[in-house]
Amino acid sequence: MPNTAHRDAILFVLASIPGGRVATYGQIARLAGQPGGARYVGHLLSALSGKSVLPWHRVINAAGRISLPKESDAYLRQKALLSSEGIQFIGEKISLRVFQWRI
DNA sequence: CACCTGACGCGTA
DNA sequence: TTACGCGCCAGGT
Repeated sequence: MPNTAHRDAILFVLASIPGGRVATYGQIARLAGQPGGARYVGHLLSALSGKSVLPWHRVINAAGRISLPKESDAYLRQKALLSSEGIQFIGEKISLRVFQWRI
């Protein structure tokens, strides 16, 4: 059962992702001290859905892709936001250079 | 309690 | 490279 501390830890890590960089759901969960909680991160993000100042768009899956339906508006918004931060796409995938950052 | 559903991850084929 | 299976976690029926 995640309490507010678990949630806050994840949101803190999310807020610490620098512009121009991205992190995966799994990385965020691990950095928040919750290995294996990748799905929980996604769950929180879907709840935030826009109305937050947090950089939700800097979160992608381990395959280097946006975890939203390719034809959805949300997908296009996220891709546009990432592009505006200088993140390069190779087709649907994001170049590996922007993965893995240090706290 | 039993199932089902997700913005997930990883090993295998 | 794509496709599955299985494990993972939280919430909703």
